Amino acid sequence: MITLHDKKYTCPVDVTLGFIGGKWKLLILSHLHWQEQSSYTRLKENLPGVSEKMLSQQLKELERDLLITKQVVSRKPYRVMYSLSGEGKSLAPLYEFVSEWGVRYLKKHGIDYIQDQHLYK
Amino acid sequence: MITLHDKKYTCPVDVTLGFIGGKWKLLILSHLHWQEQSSYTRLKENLPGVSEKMLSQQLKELERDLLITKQVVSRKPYRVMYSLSGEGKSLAPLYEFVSEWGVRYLKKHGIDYIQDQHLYK
DNA sequence: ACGGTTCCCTACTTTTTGGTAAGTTGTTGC
DNA sequence: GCAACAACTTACCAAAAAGTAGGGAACCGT
Repeated sequence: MITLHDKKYTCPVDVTLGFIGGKWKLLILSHLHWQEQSSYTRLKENLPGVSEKMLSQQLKELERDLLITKQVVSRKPYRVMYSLSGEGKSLAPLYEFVSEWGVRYLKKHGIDYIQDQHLYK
Repeated sequence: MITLHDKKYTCPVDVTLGFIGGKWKLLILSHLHWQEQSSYTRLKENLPGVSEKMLSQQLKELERDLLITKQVVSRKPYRVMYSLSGEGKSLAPLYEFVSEWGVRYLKKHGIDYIQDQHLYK
């Protein structure tokens, strides 16, 4: 058993899941992977179904865990940009693989995702 | 929006998450990845903290989703073996990557997982 | 015949997660 | 001055996921 930040993990896989688990995190991260950077509103528009509560909550956790970076672009009109940090980018193979696996699965089942979707590359 | 088996997905990443999401699935799958095959009891022993309810529930779903295979090894004394199916094996890079990322994270934070853990290679 | 083991299932409760809806601050544009 | 927009926060509620605790069938060894 591994103890980290007061939580218990059974193995390295479990540790990683602690960072990217949850309904929206991998979605947010891979969005930022394809888009490089994104504002709060853009993120919201590109993650169909996410509520603002969930979005800001998950963004806060991802920032706390150092997977993403939030930069305040301007203060007078308060504008913000989210992007992957170095740590977040180190998960890039995962975003790619998970996405490609999904695409392959859909193809195998005769669904052409390109026609239906509207965000990922 | 992608519809598959009466559920809605926003993108390919979401589709993949539909199969491997949840607290125990990736743990079960990667266990089977390292161990090749495992009995119910062995699985239980090697996933610290899993309840029998969760274990059999998740195994059932993984089998339904064709990621694992259950073979009845003997009937007189009822014995069973779980292993990855072809589909399950196609996720192998993911098990490897997620595990290695966890190991790297732990090392970076000065935790030597080999001493603490008891299952993954 | 009895305890132990394997391989589960089920009802119930708790915890966690997620959703709704509204409010807030500070802008810009008209 | 007022609506609109960006970037949130908060309180409250519902749903989903997970945990607890027990049962149960079939076998095996002694």
